[in-house]
Amino acid sequence: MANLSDERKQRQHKLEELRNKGINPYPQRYERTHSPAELVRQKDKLIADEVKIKTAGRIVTWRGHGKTCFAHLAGNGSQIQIYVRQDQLGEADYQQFKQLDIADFIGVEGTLFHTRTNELTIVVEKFTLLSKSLRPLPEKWHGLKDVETRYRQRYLDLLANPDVRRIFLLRSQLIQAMRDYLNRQEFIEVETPMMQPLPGGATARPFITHHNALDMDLYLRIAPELYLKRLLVGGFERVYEINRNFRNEGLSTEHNPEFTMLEFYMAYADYNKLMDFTENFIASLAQTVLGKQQLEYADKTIELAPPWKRLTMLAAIATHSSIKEAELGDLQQAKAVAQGLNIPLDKHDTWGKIVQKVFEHVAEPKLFQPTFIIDFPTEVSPLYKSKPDNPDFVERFELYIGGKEIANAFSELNDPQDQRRRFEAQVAERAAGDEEAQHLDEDFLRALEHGMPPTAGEGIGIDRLVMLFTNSQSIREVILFPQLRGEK
RNA sequence: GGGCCGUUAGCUCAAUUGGCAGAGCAACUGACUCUUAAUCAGUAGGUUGAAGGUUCGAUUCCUUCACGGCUCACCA
Repeated sequence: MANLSDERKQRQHKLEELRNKGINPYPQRYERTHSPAELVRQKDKLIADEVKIKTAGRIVTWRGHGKTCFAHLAGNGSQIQIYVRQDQLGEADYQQFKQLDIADFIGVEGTLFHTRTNELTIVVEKFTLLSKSLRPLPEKWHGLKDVETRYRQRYLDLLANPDVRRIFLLRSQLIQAMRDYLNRQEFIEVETPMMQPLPGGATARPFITHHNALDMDLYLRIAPELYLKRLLVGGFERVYEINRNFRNEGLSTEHNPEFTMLEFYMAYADYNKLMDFTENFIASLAQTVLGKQQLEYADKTIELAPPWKRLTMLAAIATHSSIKEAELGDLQQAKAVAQGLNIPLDKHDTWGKIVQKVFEHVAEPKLFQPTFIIDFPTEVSPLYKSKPDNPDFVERFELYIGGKEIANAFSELNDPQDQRRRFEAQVAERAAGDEEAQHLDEDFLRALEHGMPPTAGEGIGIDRLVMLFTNSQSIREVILFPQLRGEK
């Protein structure tokens, strides 16, 4: 990547010449009177009053005509044309100006006018080099398309592709809208450990690191869940955290090893209340960020206006396949169904796990319109409350939009004795060979024994939500620096 | 990890059946005082991802490797 192109040598030579002339190619600061965007917004008054303005930006286009030159300065997503004339600058300064390159940053002073073709333009009276660039920008017309370069050198992608810039602006606005919405509902934002002595709150393989001074292994968190619940014990009734989780799993168009999750907890609520909350929340986010409650995704329209469909997991299987609920009555039956669908099973798969696999195989990809899948097998949900009328299922929903799992929520288990039994079952599964079974967290049990109010909790995958909101088909398009294999 | 596809100038892309590796933009030199994909004339730019192999001759065919994309498995 770091090959010395001729152009780079030429620019380095120019840099030496500037230094030899006593010109600092990287000065400290430049006082602008206006950004390029402000010039556009305030142009009428600035032209009428013939205001002397100072602005700055990166040179992105260049059209020389002998003793005059047009160029565009870009900054923060806006551009302004500049018009440089030898009779304005004087011959020496004009010759100096002609030594500039596309990609250099300059500051300019002058006044605004409209060209013959009615483009807002600065007549430059003075210019100042603010930062010399040693490498060329991607080509102006075709832009930067190479996916690998786009991800590895995202700064070039952001400069060359306006749509990419828009995705990350929208991502920022979406997260801001989330905070605004939750704060209005009297949630408080908290931060809990990213490095945990036990990786809890989800089933996934963790990253392991080591603290030297404490001489102890720590895990990058796979979820903040168990810490947020401790805060419910501590008296906060509504908390949320927006932050990274880390899972040591495979990569795909929907999975990055580090990903951003909104996780929030609401005391005195159950999962039914959270479904109402969630459909209003996400529809409101769309209204705020996109100005409408419909998403265009993968050439289809997703309707976000509530209410959304609610289906039990078994009903979803029955709806999207020819498998009847009765055919999944026990472990043997479920195994037979899964084998009939060529779904690979592990030896230690429980009935609940198999039902979940069948669901993911036959129903999940078809859940394009927003759908809450409710009532998960207790065996795959060790941290959540059982249904009062059927202990085989827990009060849990997963939200599917556009065929993707977007959210996961529960009525949280707050019975410390039940929680201890569930942890012990997980420990037994781990002993039986399931690496992803959860650890017994004695400190968390102690907290529960102090008493946690009835609480509902939910996690929303922000990257996937941004994918939906920006019609992106890969999670790498919504993460600024997605994980890639090391460059050689 | 498996399968399929890709990697050619700074960028975007060509290259016939295996027969001299090209174009546009960017760059360099020159001309040009309202251009905007400026224009005109000229110049330079390549270990065709890497290493092997087949062949008189390989961007092209074969093998291995690297990186990327899609997909399957695992997961959210």
